[in-house]
Amino acid sequence: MVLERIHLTIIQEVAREGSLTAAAARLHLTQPALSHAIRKLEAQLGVEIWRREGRSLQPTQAGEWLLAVANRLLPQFTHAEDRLRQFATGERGKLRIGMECHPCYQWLLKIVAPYLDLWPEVDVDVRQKFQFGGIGALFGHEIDMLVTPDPLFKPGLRFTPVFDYEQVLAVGPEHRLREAEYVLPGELAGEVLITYPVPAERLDIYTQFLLPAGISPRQHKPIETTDIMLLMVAHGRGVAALPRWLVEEYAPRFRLHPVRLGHGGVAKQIFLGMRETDADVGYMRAFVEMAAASQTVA
Amino acid sequence: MVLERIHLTIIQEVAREGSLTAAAARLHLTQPALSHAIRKLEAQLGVEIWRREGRSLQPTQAGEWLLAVANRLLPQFTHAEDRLRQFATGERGKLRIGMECHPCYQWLLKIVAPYLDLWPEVDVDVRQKFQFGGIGALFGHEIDMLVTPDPLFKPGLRFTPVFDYEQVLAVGPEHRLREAEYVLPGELAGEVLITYPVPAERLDIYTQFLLPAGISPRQHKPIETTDIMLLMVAHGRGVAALPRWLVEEYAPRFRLHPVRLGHGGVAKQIFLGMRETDADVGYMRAFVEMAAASQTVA
DNA sequence: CACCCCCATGAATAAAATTTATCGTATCAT
DNA sequence: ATGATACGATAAATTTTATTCATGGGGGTG
Repeated sequence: MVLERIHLTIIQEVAREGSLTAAAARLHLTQPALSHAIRKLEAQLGVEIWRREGRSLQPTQAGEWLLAVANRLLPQFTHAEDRLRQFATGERGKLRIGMECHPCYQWLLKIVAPYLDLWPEVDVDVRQKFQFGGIGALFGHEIDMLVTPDPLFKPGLRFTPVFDYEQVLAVGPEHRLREAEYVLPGELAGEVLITYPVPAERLDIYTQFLLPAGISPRQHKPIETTDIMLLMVAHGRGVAALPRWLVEEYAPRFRLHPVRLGHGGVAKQIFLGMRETDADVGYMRAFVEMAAASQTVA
Repeated sequence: MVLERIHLTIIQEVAREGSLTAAAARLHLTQPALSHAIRKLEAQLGVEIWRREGRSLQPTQAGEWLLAVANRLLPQFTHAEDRLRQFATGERGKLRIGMECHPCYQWLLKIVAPYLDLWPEVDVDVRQKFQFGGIGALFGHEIDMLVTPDPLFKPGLRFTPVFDYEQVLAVGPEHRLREAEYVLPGELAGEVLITYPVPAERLDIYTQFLLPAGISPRQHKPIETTDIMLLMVAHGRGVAALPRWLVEEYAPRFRLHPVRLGHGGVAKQIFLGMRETDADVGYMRAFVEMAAASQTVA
């Protein structure tokens, strides 16, 4: 029992602030308090955590590694405390939702809005970046629910399909394909393809459309935000693969045209994933049920 | 900062021992020490952790949940301490290997034996049961390396194929199929199938052979250990799907016969999985390299 | 070179955890 | 019933631990 929560806190805060003194201030402690605490830890483990170089602290390899541990474990402590206080006050909590599906954000907002009204005691937090991917974030208790098009049916996780949609090609008002019934892979060989900045193997337009046909677009432009992406498409700077409902929603404003991908189109499903141990948490069930119900309404 | 490591330790130990007094003894503390610690925590969070029923403690919902947190976080603390001490002594460590592949155990032993000689400062631990599956155990830092036939190419994980083999049907010396060149799914409809006790979707004989043909065996017997399984097969109590190399290794002792599954046979690969953050740990690299090299030798 | 900033150290002090001692109560055998 | 026993709660005493205060050393910097 040598390594304690306080040590992790100190290490994290020093990494954040850059100095013991600054970290001490943020933790409402004095500088010697931290100095003593860490030196005791170093003595007990026989490891240096920082190398004292001049007046600044350079983390050693062990220090770097311990920082990673701190970043992983500390949020779990604070979340555990929150969750325990929730037990005191009945059904109240925080639902941490992770997103692995850029355009789903619009859809998610439509679910979250009425959910917040129905569950006034539940806070919702949405996160998008995960060091170990969405699945890793679920297993690592970084998030409680995952919105993803790639479910993983593994022990310990539960995925529920909540939304079917068709992935289409969005083209601008001057585009030669704007009235086409469908588009074939070869017809994209000369196009500029705009996508979200994720690896190609996570993009359906590649995995389900271009790659099987052995086609590459003329150019590939990654864009972060949906609005800018659609703006680019509307102004003839390229084409993008997006959900049909999203293209149709933006069509009046941006003058976009959806074109089916291939003869049969590309069908997609969005899943909500959660840990099985959370299966009986009331406000989490409710979210999945609301999301699933939105399907029939929409 | 109300929830501390000691609280988790107490909760875990009380759940293990069933009483405060017994837990106190194991922790080299007195009973009032634990009593005070937990009551303070309860006061600070406003939650009851145990309901005092007579002379025994019944965990509340919050208590149950906190126990799960303890079981998840405490091993990470002890492992972090171990790992930090390793930094002090150079290349020394503990390699926690998880197995999702029953018959691989024999193969693993052949890798571990020379590895222990080459890396005398590294301890190896092998585990087989995981609440959230092998992938979850990797993400949750329960294990450092996973032996599995089902890799998952997700950000944060790295899988390396280390072993190709053919899955065959093992039959006994009196079996009608013992000299057959191959067996078709329909021919197993009247057989007793012996497998390891895992869900059918994790058994290749189902997913790659029986299910596609819509066939079910006459009976399905789960058996834990390879030796007993082979004994059952050798004595005509059923058939089992196993790696060819394993069947051939046991053949002289048990008088077993391998039969190819289908015309083309069922090809399998074993992968070693690890977290990308561990990619540059010397003794872990070395293990993967040794495992991959064993392929060419065997 | 003087000043500032930052960390280390040791002693003093404040805070905390732990023990000791004791009580109340449920359980069980007789 | 009832006494023995096991268990947890509690309060006060004590020990241990954490934190602060006061101070010193050293490396940058104007």
